[in-house]
Amino acid sequence: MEVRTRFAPSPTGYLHVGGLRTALFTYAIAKKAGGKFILRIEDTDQERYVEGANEVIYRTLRAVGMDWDEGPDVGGDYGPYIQTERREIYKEYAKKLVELGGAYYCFCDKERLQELKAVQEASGVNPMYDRHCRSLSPEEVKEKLEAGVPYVIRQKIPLEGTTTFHDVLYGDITVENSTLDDQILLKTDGLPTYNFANVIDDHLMKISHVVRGNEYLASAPKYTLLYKAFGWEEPMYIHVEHIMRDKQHKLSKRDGDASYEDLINKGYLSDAIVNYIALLGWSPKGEREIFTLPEIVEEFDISGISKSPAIFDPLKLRAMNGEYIRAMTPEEFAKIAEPYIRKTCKGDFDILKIASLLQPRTEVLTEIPEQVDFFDEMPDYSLELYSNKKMKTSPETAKIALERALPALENITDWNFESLHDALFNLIAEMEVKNGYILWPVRVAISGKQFTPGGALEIAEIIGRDETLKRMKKSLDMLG
RNA sequence: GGCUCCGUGGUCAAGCGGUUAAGACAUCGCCCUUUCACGGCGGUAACACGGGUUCGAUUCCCGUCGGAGUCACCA
Repeated sequence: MEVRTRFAPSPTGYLHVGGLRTALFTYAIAKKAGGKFILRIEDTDQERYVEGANEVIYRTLRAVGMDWDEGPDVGGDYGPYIQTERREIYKEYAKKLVELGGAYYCFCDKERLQELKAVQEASGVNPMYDRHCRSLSPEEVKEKLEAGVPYVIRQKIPLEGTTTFHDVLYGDITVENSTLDDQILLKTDGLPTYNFANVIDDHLMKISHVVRGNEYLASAPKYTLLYKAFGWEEPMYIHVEHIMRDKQHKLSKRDGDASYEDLINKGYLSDAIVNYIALLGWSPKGEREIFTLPEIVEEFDISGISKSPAIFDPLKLRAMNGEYIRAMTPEEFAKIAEPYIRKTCKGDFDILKIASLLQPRTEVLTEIPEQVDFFDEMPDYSLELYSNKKMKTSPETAKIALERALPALENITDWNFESLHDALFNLIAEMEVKNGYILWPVRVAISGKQFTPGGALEIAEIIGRDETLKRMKKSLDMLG
């Protein structure tokens, strides 16, 4: 049988990393087996409709490279792939289910339901529908229907016995039918609830593996009952645990790094994000942990999916992002770094050179602007920067060093790294001092910063002869 | 609270009855070094607890504790 999996997000306006990870596992399972990956939009909740939300989903999935074989915008043999466009299908199957004895019409209004719930909660019972309409005679139903009384269709759960379903990760899970609610399948507005739509769609779309969040584990038995009532074969279930912010809280929108786009805005690379979340709740066979999407697919195995929640660790993502950055060619990196460099560095500098200094020191792109903010103009700085215990330098020794370094640099005619290196290292040899004795003060004198990407030579090369000498003189003035 | 699930270092995690209990991030130390990084080497650090089963439990079973999910005309 062909493997067909589906990612079925509801359009909320952004794609949560948990959802993205579910999509990733779903995609990997299909592609590993040479099957089809289907995108379906679950928009049956009209109140939550968000303008442009579908596009966010398309955009994100395409950005990470998870192309779908069937879906709203690409079509397919089992469409439509947007649930609100399938309303007639659900209605038809809901009626069929009533005929099959697996569901019934319910005319209870929301007021009655609310009261019922209040009473049940007050008496400490689990709130459940009291099956008020379950025993309505066909005549009564017909009468109300003809009178135009609003209705819903509810699932008729067996009163006794147990229901067992199988999850690839969790094995068999059995529950007492008495704990299951006669849930609503078709709402008053004629649209199905998720609980109904997912079953109908997964069956009609011939989905072989259902991958979804753990929040559906508790209602899975009810879906099993639905499949049974229709006489349909169930798909394989794979329920995946949540991604957490900490031990007790799910990663939520509030955290500011819960969605793919948040992460991109924070300076993370798409590939690194995908790689990282793949490893959150899934582990490959070997010890490698850097994988491109196709490599994840190749390595993917359902047995590697974890059954317990995973805490999202921004630090680990950072580290992995840094690894991706370092793995890029200098040209690639310069290209993505340039916009960030340009935020604080407008001058006419060799961007490729600056980028090459940045590349081994950058973990997230957003930390670039702060690193290069001294190229255009030297910041004010404290003379204390000249004091360095390890270098054995102080403002006093810096003055001596700079007084000697200045003429050495002034003598350079062809200003480049080599000539700079020769000039300063000859001086060091001549003075019989440690490298840092000269190099540290020079770096401070021309950068005004405690930490810089690159040392004295690299910076001097980039800012050029005039600017270097100008800054040296200014710093010498400061040192009195 | 009922039901269901989960429980290996700070974090992600390997492990599927016998291991010196991997690896990565973080952390600490050393080396490299003109700062910071990068890179290299090394250290600290874990089987929640209590009963079984077994010659032997991190691994299997039960209980306790801890955590999560769910109990909507949301998905």
